[in-house]
Amino acid sequence: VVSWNAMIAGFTQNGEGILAFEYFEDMEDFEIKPTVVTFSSTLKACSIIGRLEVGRCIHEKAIVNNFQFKCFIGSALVDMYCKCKSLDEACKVFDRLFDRNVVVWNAMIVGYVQHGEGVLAIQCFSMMKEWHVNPNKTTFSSISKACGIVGAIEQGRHIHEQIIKRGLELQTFIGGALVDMYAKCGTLEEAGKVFRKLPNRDVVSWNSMIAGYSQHGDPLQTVQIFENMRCSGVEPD
RNA sequence: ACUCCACAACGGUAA
Repeated sequence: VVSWNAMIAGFTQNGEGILAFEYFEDMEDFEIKPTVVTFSSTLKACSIIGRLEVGRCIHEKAIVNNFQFKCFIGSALVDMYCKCKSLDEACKVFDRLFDRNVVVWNAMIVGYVQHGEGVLAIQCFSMMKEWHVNPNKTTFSSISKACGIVGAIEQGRHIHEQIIKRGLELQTFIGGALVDMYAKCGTLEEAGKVFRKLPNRDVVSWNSMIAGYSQHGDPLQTVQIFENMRCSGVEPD
């Protein structure tokens, strides 16, 4: 069963949801008893495929095996329902989980963000703190994004402080998310301040700066940033 | 039986 799991995981990690799913089906045909690991990978395959009926079907099979309350399964289920555009079902699963680790919370927060529900994402983040679950890098990058989409600049600055306290500000994903958050809020000075501190300015953070200046700033400055980007050797996409 | 090990879930840009 470990080698079957490894095959399924290998495909999902490479974005090959359908192939992964086919291995799961073959496994059933050979009557090999799936484990928790099988289901977490297969649910991820469903997230990639994005087909709700398939995801529900795997959910039911996980229940038959009594795996539905395990953390790895819970987070995979929440993520699967979010990616299959059923925020409702994701919430249902989330509410029923009594064991909610940071990944489960993150999956829910990301789900809200992906559905444009920034306010709900921020509320979820507050609840997470009440439950004394420690946020991690994923939490911070997605909650920064939530602040950006709703223009919650004060809340965003507060998150930024927490990020600094943990020494995570200069991580590519976190710093990039902060740059984008400030850029979306139109506070370009703050965006630039974080941006200039970043040790790795990748194409994403450059793009956020360009998008921010083109929406809230001067067109000439926008072009200037683009030039700077080219000079720095980062390829525009 | 129990414990441990091998395979597993979430994140930033125009969209």
